[in-house]
Amino acid sequence: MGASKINIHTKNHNKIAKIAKVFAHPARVAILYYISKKESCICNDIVDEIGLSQATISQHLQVIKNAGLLKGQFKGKRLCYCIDIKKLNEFQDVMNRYFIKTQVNSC
Amino acid sequence: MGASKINIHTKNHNKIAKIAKVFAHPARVAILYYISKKESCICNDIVDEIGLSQATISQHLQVIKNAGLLKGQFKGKRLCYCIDIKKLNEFQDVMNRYFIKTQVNSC
DNA sequence: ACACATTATCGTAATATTGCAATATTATAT
DNA sequence: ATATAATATTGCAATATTACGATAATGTGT
Repeated sequence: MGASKINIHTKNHNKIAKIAKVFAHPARVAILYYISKKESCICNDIVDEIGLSQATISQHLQVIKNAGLLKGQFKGKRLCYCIDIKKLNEFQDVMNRYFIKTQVNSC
Repeated sequence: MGASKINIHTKNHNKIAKIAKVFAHPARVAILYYISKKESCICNDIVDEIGLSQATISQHLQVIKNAGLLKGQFKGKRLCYCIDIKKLNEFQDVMNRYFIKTQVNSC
């Protein structure tokens, strides 16, 4: 065994876990933060900033992108990523609803 | 190599990743939800409820406990876990602060 | 102290994630 | 069309996570 048994859990719980996974690595946390700080963002800049190889950064960007958190456009020669605020807010809502629900019967 | 390079990131970003990791597995999401629903919680009940082995549930509980989210007491013969609301709220705040910060320059 | 029930830990196997070098792809500008 | 720069993908190695059976440890009640 060893693989996650995602099929035994509810849709909502799997969704929460999926969202949390995006933020479960400091590199991705840092990348998202960096993108949010720059008006137009370029991958090579991130490589310099974060201190991981271009390949690794690109991989992390894919994870973030697959979660639907990024919109990308080419601006001149370079790729400009920006954070999809709608998706980010949705993520925040999902997490907060879970946090609030989980507060019942706490101590 | 393959191991996470946590040393190259900021303290705050590592903290966020650590918190998110707790919720990054559906079993842990489900366990926390279950504990919050029951007034007094017993591990064996969780095993029946979630559908994973006792050893696996115990492992997940350790992860949640190590994050500081659980308080445990013995009630009669059985261990009663409850969610530490203070810690949970702290986690929620950390995540929300990050969400809010990350909304700058989004699109 | 002893039996019983519950929870934790150990050992092991399978899968997933992380990271990088090398290579391929893509887009822009000339 | 070609050269150039930026980004994505591939292949591989190392580490981490997930899961479970077996066993150990812990606490309760008699």
